[in-house]
Amino acid sequence: MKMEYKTQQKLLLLNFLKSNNDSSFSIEEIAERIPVGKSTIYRLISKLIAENHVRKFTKPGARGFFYQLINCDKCCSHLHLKCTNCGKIIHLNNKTSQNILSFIMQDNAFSVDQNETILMGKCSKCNKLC
Amino acid sequence: MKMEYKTQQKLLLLNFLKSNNDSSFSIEEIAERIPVGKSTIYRLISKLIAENHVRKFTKPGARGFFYQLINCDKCCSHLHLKCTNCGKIIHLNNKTSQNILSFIMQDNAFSVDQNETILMGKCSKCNKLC
DNA sequence: CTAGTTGCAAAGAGTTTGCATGGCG
DNA sequence: CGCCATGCAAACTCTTTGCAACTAG
Repeated sequence: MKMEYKTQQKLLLLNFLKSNNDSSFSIEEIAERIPVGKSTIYRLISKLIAENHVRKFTKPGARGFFYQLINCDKCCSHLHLKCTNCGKIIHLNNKTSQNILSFIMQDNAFSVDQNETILMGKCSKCNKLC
Repeated sequence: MKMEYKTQQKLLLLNFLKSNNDSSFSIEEIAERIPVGKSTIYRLISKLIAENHVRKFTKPGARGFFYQLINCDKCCSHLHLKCTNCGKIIHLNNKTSQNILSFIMQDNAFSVDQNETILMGKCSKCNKLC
């Protein structure tokens, strides 16, 4: 059986993600900000994704993937909106989220995973501009 | 100003995507099925994405991206659900979709783009199995 | 004929892996 | 001390680009 070690690199990565849990980063960007090798970051992030602590997604226009800590205490109970223009992430309120989920469950017996789902569109500001 | 040519390769790609608009493919898979060079497929697909005729997305677990024709006549008016387990895409009915969109618009003045959005979760079959 | 398009091969970018070294317990 | 984790470099995969040949109009 395997034994997990508590390493400096794990702590650095988690602290960085926690103190920036409102933003997302590419591997490149993480590597620039903490003194941890890229391959290690890839390996640690993979685990965090598997454990559902980190969300992996793409930004339209940008290459590669971006990663963001899932703040389960706060964010497990609602859906997220993302502006395709400015990138802003908006937290939908819990009640509306639950309504949407139950609609979909009733219509299709489909259970939406709130951590995996991001609704794409335009925020109020960008709507006015475009 | 630029003049667009009607080429054999464009027709091949569009015909292929149209006759398989219920499925998604990687560039690799497309190249295996039609006699068009990969770089050409990349270039044509990029245009189709920019023109909003093709949707680009990732499959959890798989590498790279997948592409699928947006059937605007049929699919502009509703949201899509995707099972993270079996990959099945479910078309939410129009009325429920519009309800969800107006909820979100009321709460946050956020206009969801139905072509860009896919709600992730588990379909009824996979829900029972897992 | 002219200008846009194609396909190849090479270059780039992002990600994974093998292996020797180093650190946790 | 033993085993897991790290970092480097090499290997891989996916995507983009330069360029000569080709083709639609």
